Amino acid sequence: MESLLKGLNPQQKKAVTYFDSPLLILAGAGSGKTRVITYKIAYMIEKLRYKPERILAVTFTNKAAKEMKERVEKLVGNSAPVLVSTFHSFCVRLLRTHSVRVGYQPNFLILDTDDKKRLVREIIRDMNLDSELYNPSAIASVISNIKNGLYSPESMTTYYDRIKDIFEIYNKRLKENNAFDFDDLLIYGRELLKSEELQRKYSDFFQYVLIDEYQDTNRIQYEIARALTKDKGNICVVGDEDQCIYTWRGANIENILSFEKDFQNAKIIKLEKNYRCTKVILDAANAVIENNKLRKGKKLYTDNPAGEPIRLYVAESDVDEARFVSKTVKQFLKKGVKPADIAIFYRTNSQSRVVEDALRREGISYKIVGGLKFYERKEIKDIIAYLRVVLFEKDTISLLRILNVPKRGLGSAVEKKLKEILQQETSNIGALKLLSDELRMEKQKKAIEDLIDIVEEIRKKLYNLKPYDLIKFITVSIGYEKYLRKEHPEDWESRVENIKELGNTIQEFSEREKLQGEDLYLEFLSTITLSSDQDELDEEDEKVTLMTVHASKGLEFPIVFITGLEEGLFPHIKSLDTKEEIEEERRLFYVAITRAKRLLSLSYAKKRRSFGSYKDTRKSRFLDEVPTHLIKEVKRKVAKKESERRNAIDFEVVQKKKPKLVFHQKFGKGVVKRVEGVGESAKVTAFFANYGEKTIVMKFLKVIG
DNA sequence: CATTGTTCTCTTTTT
DNA sequence: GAGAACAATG
Repeated sequence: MESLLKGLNPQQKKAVTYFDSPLLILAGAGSGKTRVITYKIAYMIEKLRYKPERILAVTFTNKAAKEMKERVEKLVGNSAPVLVSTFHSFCVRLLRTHSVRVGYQPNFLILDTDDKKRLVREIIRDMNLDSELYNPSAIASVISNIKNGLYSPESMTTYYDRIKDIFEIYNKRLKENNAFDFDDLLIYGRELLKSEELQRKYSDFFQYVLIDEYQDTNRIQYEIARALTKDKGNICVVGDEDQCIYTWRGANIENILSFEKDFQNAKIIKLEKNYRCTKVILDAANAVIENNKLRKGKKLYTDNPAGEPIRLYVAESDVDEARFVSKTVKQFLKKGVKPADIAIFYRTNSQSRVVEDALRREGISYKIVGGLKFYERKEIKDIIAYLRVVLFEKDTISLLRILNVPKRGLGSAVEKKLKEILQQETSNIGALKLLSDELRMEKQKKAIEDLIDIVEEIRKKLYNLKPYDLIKFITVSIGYEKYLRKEHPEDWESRVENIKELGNTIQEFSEREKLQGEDLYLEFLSTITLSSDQDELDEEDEKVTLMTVHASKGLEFPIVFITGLEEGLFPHIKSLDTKEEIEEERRLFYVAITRAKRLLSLSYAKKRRSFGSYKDTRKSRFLDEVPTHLIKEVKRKVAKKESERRNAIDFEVVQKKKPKLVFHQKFGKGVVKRVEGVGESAKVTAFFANYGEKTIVMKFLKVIG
């Protein structure tokens, strides 16, 4: 342990070994935060002899949780079953044991975004509301915001006069389905901890609580953390207000700004030394974030070398931009860079498509983090809906989903009838039976009876078929492949593959967790609705990574491309209204920049396809915030021969953007003659009107032209 | 009454 | 360029 501490700087060491009072670690980007957290856990186990299972570490994503767990295990050996989880999965655990206290059966169901939207759409339709105004996605997010305490239903009635009714019906429907949505997990989790008995039980149990990405916790999460450590001060939170990018989800920057007030005798330790980025990259990041007003204000520094200048490419179109990225990636790969060392970022998921096409054309293999998640694909959700109908007697959302999928001649009329029945009869199978009694057309009656048979067959086979075979059985018995061939002639094969993959995944999960039958599927379903990354299982590292900027938080890559730096895209059009929103976009850009260790490439396209048509764009205001002397512009090589033009589009660094005018405290305005090196330590020779030619380090100059 | 074909809208970020 | 609402067909 002592030797471990040797590798840390004084602040880091202090952060690891401090246990006297609640601790806030303000950890700048790349300041060795993860290292500090893992060492701190190791320190507790080895030095303070805390029981690993009584240490709770909360992270933001399941992926981060998994990584942290692995890193801790690497330090102290496999014998460290530290409880690492997200707030959401922690609450699921709590609720599995105590849900009855808040009026839910323990085998509850968790709705994902898609289920939620379907349910909302249904309610809006049932209420005969104007679907133009009452758009399900918008309403779904309003519901979320209300639940997170961002505002009350009443305050929304100016826009949506029926929102309160929708909200109430929605909650009622969840309850009837014995289901929680994501927000409910936290709300009811906190509710449980309000009971003094449980609060005491859990706060006694946990010897220490660690919370990562504290800047992105919301009020409810804060209250949960507080309940778990009440009066004991055994808490450490780690965050960086400059990286708060989830306020739209209720993340409350206040949590971090007022930590000292909330926790008595709180200690604050700042980590401001960056070990990740080159000077050039860090200079750019600092310059960008300085434009934000709402911050505590800290400035990162680094001992790393200046490194290469930031590259900028101005593309003719989104396709051209993607081609630039893929060609440049290919050049790097040729030079021996590992694919896993390269990442491509974008603001919105929809941007991935063009990039993917370009990468495929170059034969570069890639993986996408996030995006259309595996478990959100239609074919997967269809098959899972059958499983859910079997497992959750009251899951009417899934029941309605499978009613006519695949098509079995049961349309909207039957659906309506079924909904009526469901008002009385809460069990899925019961409702189906009543429905078949009511129907008069033989064909439909038969269809319902077949469906009932299938569901019951699946139930019987839950235990005696292996998971893979059960999925296969579902697929075959409902004739799903035939349905896919017909509905998706283009890509039915890959969809079939996905279903097989699902079978394999459950199979593996079953073997790993040593579960089977109902327990297995219950556990599996709640795990996948909470897991964001589909590639948890395939650890193929020989791939370039594509992801949104949001998904990149907490990660680092030697080479990073940030694409689509255009007004209305990054910053996003929906975040231009208020100063706060723009600052959040800027933090997002800051996060993106600071992921890069060695080389950063920025780009934007002069026109971009957004629906079917091209739209002209303007470059992002954020680009102007990156000091020009840190940037080198890349242009397309003009091919001389016709054959070259057709096949080999190449890109080269042609023009170096030099500062032309600088300002110095004492000398005033100066005209630049020469620049040597890059970044803060670059030497600039300039001519000053009253002082003549001087050579000055960039650090003391301000670029003004 | 269900299915098929057609027009129209919509896209931020995620547990 | 997808998915849902709407209209025409079987």
